[in-house]
Amino acid sequence: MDNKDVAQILSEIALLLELSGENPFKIRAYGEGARIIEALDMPVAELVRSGALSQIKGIGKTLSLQITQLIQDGSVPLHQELRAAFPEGVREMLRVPGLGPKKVKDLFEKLGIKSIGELEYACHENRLITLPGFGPKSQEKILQGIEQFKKFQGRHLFGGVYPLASEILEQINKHPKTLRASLAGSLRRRMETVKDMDLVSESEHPEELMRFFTSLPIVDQILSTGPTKSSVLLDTGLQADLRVVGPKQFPYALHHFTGSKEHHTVLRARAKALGFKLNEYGLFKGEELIPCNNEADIYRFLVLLYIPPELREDWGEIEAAENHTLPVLVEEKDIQGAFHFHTHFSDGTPTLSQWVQAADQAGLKYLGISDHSQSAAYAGGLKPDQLEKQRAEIALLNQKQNRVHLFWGIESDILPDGSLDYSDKELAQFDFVIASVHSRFNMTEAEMTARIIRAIENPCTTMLGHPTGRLLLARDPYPVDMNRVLEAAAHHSVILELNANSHRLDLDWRLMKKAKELGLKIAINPDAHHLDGLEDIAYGVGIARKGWLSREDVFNCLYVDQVQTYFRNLKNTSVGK
DNA sequence: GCCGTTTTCGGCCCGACTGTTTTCAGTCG
Repeated sequence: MDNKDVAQILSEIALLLELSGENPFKIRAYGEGARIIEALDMPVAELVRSGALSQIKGIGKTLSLQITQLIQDGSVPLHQELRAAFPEGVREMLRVPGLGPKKVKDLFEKLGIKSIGELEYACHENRLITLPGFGPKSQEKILQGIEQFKKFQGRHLFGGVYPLASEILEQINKHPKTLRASLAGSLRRRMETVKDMDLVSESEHPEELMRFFTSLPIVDQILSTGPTKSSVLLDTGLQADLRVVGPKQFPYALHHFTGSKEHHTVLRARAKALGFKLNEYGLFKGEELIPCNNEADIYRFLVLLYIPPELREDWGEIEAAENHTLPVLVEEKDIQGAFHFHTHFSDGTPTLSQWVQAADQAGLKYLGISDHSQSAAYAGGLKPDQLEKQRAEIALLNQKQNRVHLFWGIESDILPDGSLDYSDKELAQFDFVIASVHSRFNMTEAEMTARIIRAIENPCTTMLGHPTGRLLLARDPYPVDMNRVLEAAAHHSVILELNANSHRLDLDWRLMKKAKELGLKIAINPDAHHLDGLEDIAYGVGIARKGWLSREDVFNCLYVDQVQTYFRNLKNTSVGK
C-alpha cells in the first residue's frame, strides 16, 4: 500500500463521513490527512516505521493510528464499516451537480435510492417532490445534473476548454462597460482537467454586463443569475460562471475565484491570525478595507511573496512564499525548441520541411524529429531501411537552411522485456532516443516498473516518453512505481518527458517537484502529429509551472548549441556505460 | 479530528444563489 492508496482511502473516509452527517471538522481532518499523505515526498510506510508520522502537522493521534493500521493490515475497520453503510452507487450520486451529502443521504435513507440510475427513474416518477426539502424545481435540476454527469462525467480537458474560454474572455473585454476581466478558477491555475469555466470582471454597470454574458449566442441555458454572479450552460455542455464586481474590488475577486479552495482555506486562517479578514470583497482590518491594486498586494499584506496562480494548490507554496524559497517559474518565452515530432514517415501528417517552416514561425530554434519505431506497426513504425532515408533528408535540410536545426531521433517502443526496438548499433546513429511504452499495459506494477527501468538503463535512451501512459478522462496510468522510475532516471541521466498533448500532460505535475529535487531534467514535448500540435507546448509550460519548474529544469530551454554539446557528451560517456 | 504567542477546550474561512421555506438549509466555489 503506497502513499496514493492511503490518501485515496482517507479521502473516501472523508466522503463517507459526509454522508453520515458527521462533524464537518472531523470530515475536514480526514480530507486534509489525505492531501498531506499524497503530497509527501517519501513513502508513508517509512514514517510509520520510524514513528514520526504524528509529528506531521495535520496528522494527529487518531489519523496516525489509522494510517499505521492501513500500512500494516491494508485496511481499517472505520473504512469497511462506512463502505458497508453506503453502497458504491450512493457515493457516485455525489458527483451529480446540485447534489451534496445531505440530499444524497435523504434520498438514500428516505427513498431507498441507491444509484444514479434509480435516482433518474425516481425523478421521472415524481417521487422526489414529496420529500421534505425537495420540490419540483430541485427534481428538475437533479434530472439536468444527471444528463450533465452522463455526458461528461463532470470534467473536461484543459485543452478542450481553454480556447473557447479565451474567446469568451475576449468578448467580455471588448464590451464597453468592462473595465477589466480575467479567466479564473482551475483554468487560470492550469489544471489538466476542469469542471467549468470561471470568469471575473470589473464594471460600474454589472447588470448590463451580466445581461450581455447570459445572452451570448453560445449560451444554451441560464442556470442561475443574480446582480453579481451568473452561471450558464454553454452549448458545448460546459458550465461557465461570471462574477462581476465594482471598481477596486477586482484583485480580491480575481484572487477569490482563482482558488484553489485549499489554498484559500490556509490563507484565510493566516489572514485571521494576522488580524485581517479575507473574502471576495477585500482584505479587511476590522471594517476597514486594506487597499490592494493587484493580487501581489494581497500577498504582501499577508507577509508572503506573490504566489503565481499555477502554484495555488496548498502544495507547499505558502510555506515557500513565507521563507522566500518560491521558484522562478519557467515561461513560454524561455522555450528554445522542442522534441517529439512525428512526420509522414510514420503516423504524422507534416513533412520535414513543413515542420521546419512551422517551427520557424513559432520562433523555435530546433526540433527533435522522432517517428515511431518498427514494432509500432499500427502507427507505421520505421523499418531499418527507412531510417537511412529520413537521416539523409534531415541532413540535407540542415544543410539548406539554418533557421531551425533538426535533431534526428526516434520514439522507440519499450518492448515487454524492457529492451528497445532496434539493435544498439542502429540506436547509436540517432541524435536522441525517446523510449516509450505503447503496448502490454496490463502488467503488474512490479513487471512494468522493471520493464521501464531496464529501458532507462539502456545507454542509448535519452528520454523517457509519456512516463505513465495515461489518457486524461479516458485511460488510467499503467501500474508503475514512479518513485523508482524517477530515481532510476536521475541515476542514469535520462531526461523525463512532459508530454504536452492535452490528452496526456504526462508526467503529472504532482510528481514534478520530486523530479526536480532529484535533479532530473524535464523536456516539454508536444508529441505532435499535426502542425497545430505546436500549440500544445503552451499547455506543457502551464503544467511545468504547476510542477514548480524553473527554466534550468526544462531541457528544451537550452540553446541549440547547448543541446548539441549535451548529446555529444552523452554519446561519449555512454560508450563505457 | 486537529491544534495552541488568545487556547489542553473551544474554536476551526467565507459569501452568493436557489428552492422551499415563512427564516433558512443545502450546495457551490
